Amino acid sequence: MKTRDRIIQASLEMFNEQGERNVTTNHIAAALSISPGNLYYHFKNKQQIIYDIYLIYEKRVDVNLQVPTDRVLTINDKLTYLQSIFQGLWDFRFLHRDLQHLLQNDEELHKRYNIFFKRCLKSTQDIYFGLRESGMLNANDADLRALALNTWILVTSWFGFIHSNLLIENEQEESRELLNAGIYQIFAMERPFLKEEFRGPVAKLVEQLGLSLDQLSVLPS
Amino acid sequence: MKTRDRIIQASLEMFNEQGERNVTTNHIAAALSISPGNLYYHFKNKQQIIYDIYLIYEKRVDVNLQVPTDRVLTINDKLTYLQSIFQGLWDFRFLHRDLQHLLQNDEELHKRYNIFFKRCLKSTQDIYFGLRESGMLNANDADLRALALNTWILVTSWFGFIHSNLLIENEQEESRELLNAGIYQIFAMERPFLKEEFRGPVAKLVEQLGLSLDQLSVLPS
DNA sequence: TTATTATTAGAGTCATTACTCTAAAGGTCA
DNA sequence: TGACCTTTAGAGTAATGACTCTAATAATAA
Repeated sequence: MKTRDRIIQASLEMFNEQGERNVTTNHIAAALSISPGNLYYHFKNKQQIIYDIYLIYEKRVDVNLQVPTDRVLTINDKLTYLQSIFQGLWDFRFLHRDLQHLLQNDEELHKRYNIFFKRCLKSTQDIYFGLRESGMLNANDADLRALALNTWILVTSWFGFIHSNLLIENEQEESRELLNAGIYQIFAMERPFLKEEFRGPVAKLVEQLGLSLDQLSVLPS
Repeated sequence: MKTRDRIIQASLEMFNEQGERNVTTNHIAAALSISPGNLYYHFKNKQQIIYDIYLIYEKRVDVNLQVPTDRVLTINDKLTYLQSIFQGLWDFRFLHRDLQHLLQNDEELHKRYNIFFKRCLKSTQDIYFGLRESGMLNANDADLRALALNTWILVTSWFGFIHSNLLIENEQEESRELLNAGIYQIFAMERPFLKEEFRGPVAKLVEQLGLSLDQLSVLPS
């Protein structure tokens, strides 16, 4: 693999595990056993590394959120959306963790992220409108717009919440369960809008995920 | 005012406005026109300042979230809860903004925050259970537990979301509107669980707040 | 008044960190 | 082979930031 790509990969891993604030360019170089000079030959500065990682993330989310125009949406689509989005959030979790600071220090990134956010919110709304057209949801426009925004905030805050409130020894092992718990919470928010005849099937789907947050021992019951 | 209190007050203001990461102990001392030595006479280190600020925040939230045992809950109670909680979040907004990093660097704080979180989640659940007992909500236990958790995440992430996604020139002026928009989003999440006869009054209450996020021009419509 | 304690100033230290600079090594193509 | 471009090493720098130390000054008590 090219040195440039190795730097991006190592940075992403280290940022995710330790937080961007705690990872210096010297650390990254040391982890790869290359010199700082070498790192700065490939990247103008630390911001540039973050920006490049962000671009990969953005691309991935854009792909994941595409709304099919040739067919009608199903429950399974919704699940697929959530799974791929949560997986992306996990793989790039440092981004939302430190988002405010990253945006504050990089105007270019901030502008780009704002456009991205609007695009995502639009897609999320379109998905909900699509599900309503498929006859699954019972809700007016204002309901769905508020729902889309709440979904966005919940999803992007999920791993931050997890990290702050649940003490986790081995992040990697638990990630699948925590990810599913997040999906469960989103489904719980949508449930009251589901038409009666779809509640059974959706409940079954959620059950197959195997875990609700209720089963995590840290929460009051 | 005592120097110690002035340090806390100035720190809180600066942390909120610039982010904890961007405010050094030297900055704080300079802002107060005192020497760094003086600051360190009153506080062992920067963590200590943060910890002390956190204690004030925690106390305030605990008071705000108290559930009355001598009477039944009303819609107005819910509004009052949300208003006081959001106001607290605004006044201490740096805390949730940088929470992950703060907890990572202070085990004592992390432990204390975890206990606090559980207490808050319990209170939030109790409030929802109380509203159901008052005959306003139509939901089962699992619904309300999920709702309580989603409420907590939304509320604590609200200003972070605002800060990342809405470009704001003058924070102070806009805070009231943004705060109300947050309340609107929470009500939107609860609405489907409201019994028919309460939807009118609640809608009226929400209307009196004057603003939904729909009216903020940054969002797609 | 005098002894003692609390508070403050401010120069200074030590570690960290983003980033630079120069020179060397490696690869490629005529 | 040799000229040239790309990649790399690694020492070094300048700024920053959390924190320390000493001595001076106020406040208080005896």
